[in-house]
Amino acid sequence: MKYNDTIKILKEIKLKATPQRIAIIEFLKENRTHPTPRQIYDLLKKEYPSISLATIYNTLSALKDEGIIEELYLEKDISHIECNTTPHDHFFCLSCKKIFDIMEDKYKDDIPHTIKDFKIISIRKEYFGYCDECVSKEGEN
Amino acid sequence: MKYNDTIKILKEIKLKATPQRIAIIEFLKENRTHPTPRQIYDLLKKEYPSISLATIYNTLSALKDEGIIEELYLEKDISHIECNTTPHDHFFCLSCKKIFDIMEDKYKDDIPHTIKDFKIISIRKEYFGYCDECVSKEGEN
DNA sequence: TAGTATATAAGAATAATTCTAACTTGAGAA
DNA sequence: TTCTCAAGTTAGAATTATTCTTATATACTA
Ligand SMILES: [Mn+2]
Ligand SMILES: [Mn+2]
Ligand SMILES: [Zn+2]
Ligand SMILES: [Zn+2]
Repeated sequence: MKYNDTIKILKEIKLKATPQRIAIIEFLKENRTHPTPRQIYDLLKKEYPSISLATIYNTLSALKDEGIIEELYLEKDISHIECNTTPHDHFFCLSCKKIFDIMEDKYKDDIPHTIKDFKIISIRKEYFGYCDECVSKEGEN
Repeated sequence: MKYNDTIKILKEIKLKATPQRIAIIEFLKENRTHPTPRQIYDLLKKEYPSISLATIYNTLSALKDEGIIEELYLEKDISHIECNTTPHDHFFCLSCKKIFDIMEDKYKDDIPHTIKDFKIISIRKEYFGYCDECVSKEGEN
């Protein structure tokens, strides 16, 4: 039973283990490309033709509430799902819009707990620019 | 003529100096609270009852294209206008949703130009948590 | 001051997300 | 295993931010 751990996750957060939820979680496990809800929907629709966008949103919302996933806002009007809750940075390509994970050792130590009396819960660092592939394409012109 | 420099800005980027555009730029000059397009609209409506949201969006889009302002995406579905193009960080309060500027000296030196062959254009760092005011309110309970 | 390219306003269109309500189902109880 | 029902799903409507369309208005140049 390859879904055992997924079902365990759902049990832990007291959500019924429906085929739709299992499919969403399985998909997120295999897919670390920061997909959008719409992309998840379009892909799962092949397996579950009747799946509803509302179910995608509902499930993602529940997983987010439980801290199992996060949401990234790098572009206007588009949210990307982050399945890797280990602290890390992102590089966003302004040309192809791809999001790359940037792992840095620094997260081992220098996370401050406060700044100016503000209580810090999390930190995000985002690099914007052009990925190597887009840089070479540009060079061809 | 207090609007002289605003008109100069518009001339430089070859946009007609309409009262609406002047009002938007003057508003942004005085208001460094990262307002949303809707907030700008609601406030300018008092002075220009017939102003259109489309004009706000058009003007902001033009100013952004010229690098005069930037746009921040910290919350789902909400864009905030950044009028201060000097590099700096942000603290976003998860409770009151206010955005605070965080100025750090580090921007004087350590901005890398590349990471893993990616060409970096800009960097953003965001702190999420609870501002001092919300922390004290919470303490009252 | 007139001619014209550009800008504005109002509302329609679009797109992401959320809501609603009727139908369905997973999972515990018997 | 079957029954029961709280919880979940779906389709489509509603909402909200943003963009588009187009008729009208206006800033700027000569
Ligand atoms: Mn990531
Ligand atoms: Mn700022
Ligand atoms: Zn790219
Ligand atoms: Zn606060």
